[in-house]
Amino acid sequence: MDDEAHLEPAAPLRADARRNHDALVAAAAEVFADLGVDVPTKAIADKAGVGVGTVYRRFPKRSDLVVAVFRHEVERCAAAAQDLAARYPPFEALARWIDCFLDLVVTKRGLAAALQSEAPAYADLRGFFEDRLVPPLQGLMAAALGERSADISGQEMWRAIALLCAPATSDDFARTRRMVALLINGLRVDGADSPRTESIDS
Amino acid sequence: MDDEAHLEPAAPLRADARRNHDALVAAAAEVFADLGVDVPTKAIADKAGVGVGTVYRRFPKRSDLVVAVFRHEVERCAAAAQDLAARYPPFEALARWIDCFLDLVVTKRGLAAALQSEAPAYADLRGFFEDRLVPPLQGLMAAALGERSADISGQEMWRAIALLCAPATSDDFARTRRMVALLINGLRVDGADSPRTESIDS
DNA sequence: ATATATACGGAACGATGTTCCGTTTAGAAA
DNA sequence: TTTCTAAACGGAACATCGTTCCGTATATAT
Repeated sequence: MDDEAHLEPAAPLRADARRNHDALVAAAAEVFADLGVDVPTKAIADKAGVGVGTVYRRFPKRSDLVVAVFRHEVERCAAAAQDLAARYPPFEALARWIDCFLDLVVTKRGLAAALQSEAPAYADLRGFFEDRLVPPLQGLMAAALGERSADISGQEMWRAIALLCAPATSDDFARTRRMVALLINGLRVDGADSPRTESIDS
Repeated sequence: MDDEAHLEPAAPLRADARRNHDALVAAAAEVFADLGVDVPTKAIADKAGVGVGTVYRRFPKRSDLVVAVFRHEVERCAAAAQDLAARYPPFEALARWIDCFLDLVVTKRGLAAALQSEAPAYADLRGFFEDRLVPPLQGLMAAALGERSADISGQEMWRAIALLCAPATSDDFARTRRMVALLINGLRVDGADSPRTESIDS
């Protein structure tokens, strides 16, 4: 959240710092793709040709680096919602958008898992994704479900989808997709399928 | 898988070893409840009053200890399937059984997450749970869905449920339950809700 | 009582995350 | 151009944790 052209200058980086920043993002992108986002910091530092201290100075938390690497893709996914809503019937637009999210997350090794991590280093990652992706999802859900307000919020639906993706790699895209499809399916009918409130008495 | 009364003797443990084994299971049960199943080995060793070496000698993999602690509960959950199937209409029996599983997993801090771990130390944990729980689930699903064979296998359904539980603690039982309910809901209608096969063209 | 296989404890090792600090350097000022 | 200093650097140092190893202790058979 501190790169790219922004509003407040707040002290521009020195030339070497800027270089290292860029080199780190590039190196991280490569290494994340090869080894996953949970790769040792040293590997990123080596790839970028800097010391680990520099990694931590520019990107104090791992999530900062992850966000820097994937920001554009996340925002592209968020933006796709409008197009899809305009082009397809509501429910299909929703399904297609979710597919779009799956593509994003499933092709980045360890990203979906990191999204679930409670480690301090990943603390802001979920927030970043939710800020960008939940609103579009919520919009699509509202359109698809109509006034019959969802049994589940956009936030919760997002969480559920992200959870189902957690172990996913490109290999088991199909499996993940089946599980998520089941979830979407569940939206089609009015909820309240589970009437029991007492506990099991076995 | 190496405790309790078994078939082959295969060298009975020495008295002190037996004592330590039992102390470790007891200590682990306590510590797991307090700190979660991913607690440092040292904490378990200290609680049991033994050295870490002893922990690893008796329980080479963390999953061995986890299984020893939760085996009974898992088997009770597995056994509940029959009772439920006899007592309730098929779909309600399924829903209730899943609730039973949620209770089991959600009240054990970190257990659901460990179920997803790919670390060698947890390698056999998923297998243990699946061996005991997938068959009952499959039975209940078959009864509920009838000949219209599920769009999703018992194995995959179990996996999906377990994934949705991953971050769950007693606190967010309700949230987890809503997500799982949505999943169950998805079973009610014939699948194939997502007709698209081409990619998004935005 | 003795012998020995069994078991014990915890030091040692390796991997990683994160911080700290002595050294280097970009870039402004003289 | 030279000088000066804040900014930045690199990597050693520290902390944590999993796992292994081995010298010591002991249960138990003889």
